[in-house]
Amino acid sequence: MDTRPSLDLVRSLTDEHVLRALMRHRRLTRAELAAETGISKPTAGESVRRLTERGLVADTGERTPGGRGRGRVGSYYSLAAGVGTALAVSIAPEGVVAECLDAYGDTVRRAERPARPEHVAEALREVAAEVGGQPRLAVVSAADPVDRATGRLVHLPDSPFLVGELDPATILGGPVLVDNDVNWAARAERVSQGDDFAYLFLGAGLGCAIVGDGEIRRGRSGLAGEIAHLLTAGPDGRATPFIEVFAQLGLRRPGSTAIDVERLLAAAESTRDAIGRAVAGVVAAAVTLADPGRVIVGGSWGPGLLPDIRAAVGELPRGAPVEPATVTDQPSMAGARAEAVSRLRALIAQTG
Amino acid sequence: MDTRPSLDLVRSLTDEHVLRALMRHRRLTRAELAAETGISKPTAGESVRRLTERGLVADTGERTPGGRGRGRVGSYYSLAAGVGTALAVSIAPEGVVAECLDAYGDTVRRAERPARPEHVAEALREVAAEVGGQPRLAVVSAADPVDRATGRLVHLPDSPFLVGELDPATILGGPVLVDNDVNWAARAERVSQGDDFAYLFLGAGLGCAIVGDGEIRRGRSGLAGEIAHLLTAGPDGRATPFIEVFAQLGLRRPGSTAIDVERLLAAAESTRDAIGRAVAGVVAAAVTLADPGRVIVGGSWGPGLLPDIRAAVGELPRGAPVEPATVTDQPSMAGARAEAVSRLRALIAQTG
DNA sequence: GCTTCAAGTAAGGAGACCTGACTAGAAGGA
DNA sequence: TCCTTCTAGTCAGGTCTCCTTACTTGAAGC
Repeated sequence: MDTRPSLDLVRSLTDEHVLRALMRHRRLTRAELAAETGISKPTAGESVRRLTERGLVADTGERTPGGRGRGRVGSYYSLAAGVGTALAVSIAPEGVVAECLDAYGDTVRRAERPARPEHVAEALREVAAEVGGQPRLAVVSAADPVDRATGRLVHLPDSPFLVGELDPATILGGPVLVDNDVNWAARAERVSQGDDFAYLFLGAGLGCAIVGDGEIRRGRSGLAGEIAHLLTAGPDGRATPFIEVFAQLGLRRPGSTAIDVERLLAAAESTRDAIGRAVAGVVAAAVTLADPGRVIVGGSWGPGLLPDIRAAVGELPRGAPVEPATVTDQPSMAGARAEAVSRLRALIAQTG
Repeated sequence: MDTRPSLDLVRSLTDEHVLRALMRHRRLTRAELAAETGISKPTAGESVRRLTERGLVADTGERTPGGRGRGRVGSYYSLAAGVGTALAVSIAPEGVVAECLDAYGDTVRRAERPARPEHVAEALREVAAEVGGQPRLAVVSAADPVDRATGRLVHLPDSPFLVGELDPATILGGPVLVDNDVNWAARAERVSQGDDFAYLFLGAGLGCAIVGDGEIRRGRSGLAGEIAHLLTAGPDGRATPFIEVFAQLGLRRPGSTAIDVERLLAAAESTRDAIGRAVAGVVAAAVTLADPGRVIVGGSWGPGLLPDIRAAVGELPRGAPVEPATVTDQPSMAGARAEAVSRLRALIAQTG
């Protein structure tokens, strides 16, 4: 605890309240700020003066319309243009996407580029340059396991190898937070504070995110949820690594560890049964180890096999409600975006 | 965020700093307090005056010994007797133990009572009365699964049933935090901030605690780590619930789900192999889902089978260092004690 | 009995907040 | 046209916190 109490502390807290109110409401008069934050009118005015001087807040030039009442017109203030932006980036098999976001959460600019795995680094550089504007921080979603300490993409046995060793932090510069796409997708699903759930991503790759006490739990190296080798029930009843189940069912793409989603979705009833039981084994592991309130199933084939999964989970001694994911449109980008905005806001509020 | 900035805030922060310094050092003069907290001498003196008036701090009557220098003698202050105590309670098959702790972490009084499962409620009442002294809060360790929301002991299928439905909160009164013994044992093992590890408890019962980002992760209902039904490799290679492995090996006590530890420790090499592989399956699940930096093995037979467990974990595609528990003397009581003291300190520092 | 030196205390000042009264300035109505 | 009404914003006065600096207190050493 380095919070030596002082008057500086309360002043910076006041300024933070004002900034956060402006982030929520985009523009406010001094009087509205006072009402919104609970601070007195003179203090709110003084804070606006300080923040304007520091270049964080600016008079928009707009005035309160006469329609509101008949009193004196007020001046609207909002965050200054100079408070900066954040970058949200997605690195996926489909390509690389970069979005430049402001503190209100709006996408200011966007760049996209299809990219083969071997050209991802180059594409990343290009989209970052195209979006430009010197963002203050970046949040990156990658469809690969990510080392938590370094932010580098790593290769695990039997995970579909997308990009190779890649270090987004050195490419983008500045503070960069990298995590895998499943964790970001889970963040997009999060509804309330203190939520506990497991997010099962079942697509060409297999992943899982654990949300405990409202936060994504990444583990020591950031590899929590890399469930390819989790032991579960195989088609023959033997203890089998999860990813092996699909090999035994003949559902992996030739020459790759990726799952053949089309064939899987068209599979026979008995195959779907086997998959349901294998997934239920994974759910059992998540329930016993993490005790999620519910299990959310996403990915390209997971929601499609929901009935089979639910049936098998129903057989477990302890289960959890299984639900389909609600965010289906680029869920990992949605999560990365949310995190980027929240971190940008914190940066502005705390350091200017 | 309800922290409306005000001068009250900084004053209470100052007082909190002074109280925390007294908790660390037991007794300090005003001048030492100022040096320790970084607060100026006059402010430290003023805070002591306020806290003395509120009955939280008292002049011990001791004076600085002449040996220190030749200046004026100082008066030592310490926490007043009235700041209160906390209760740490352990409910285990061996009996019920209650300890009364002060804010320095010292055990002020202690009471113990062997108790058959059906008399635990009564024994709990008795030890609490014997220790007495109206504690401000209680922390309870129970050798049973605990419902996180209510603090009640619950019964899960196949867990060795110790006490039955019991609600320590109503028996003890006041704020009561209940959790199972494995989680408390894990807390006792925690070394540094932000640690990530899994604590495998392998004794008459089976349990696991997950520590992520330095905190024990209890999950939605508090049942995270109840691993009896986790699917792992059985002796015959089939996917088998963990607890069932011991049944198949003939190592459960007749008429109970508890494991016969003596027979297990005397078992043949092939049996130890099979147990090692089953535990490795549990480790694999913990590694894939929680990614602990290390796995700590405790309980009455876990450390004894460490070589077998390590051998089997070594075969996994992804493992983690497996270490024996370092706290072996009543680890769960040690954890409960630590939590009780930390909560008591927070209570004193924040509300008086 | 004088000096030394650390503990503790005034005194004075800066800065942050608040309340309540005041000014500024536009719209509405007689 | 002029007065009233009403709201935005500011000013004045007061409280409260902390800090720095200088002073007093009181025991130990010489």
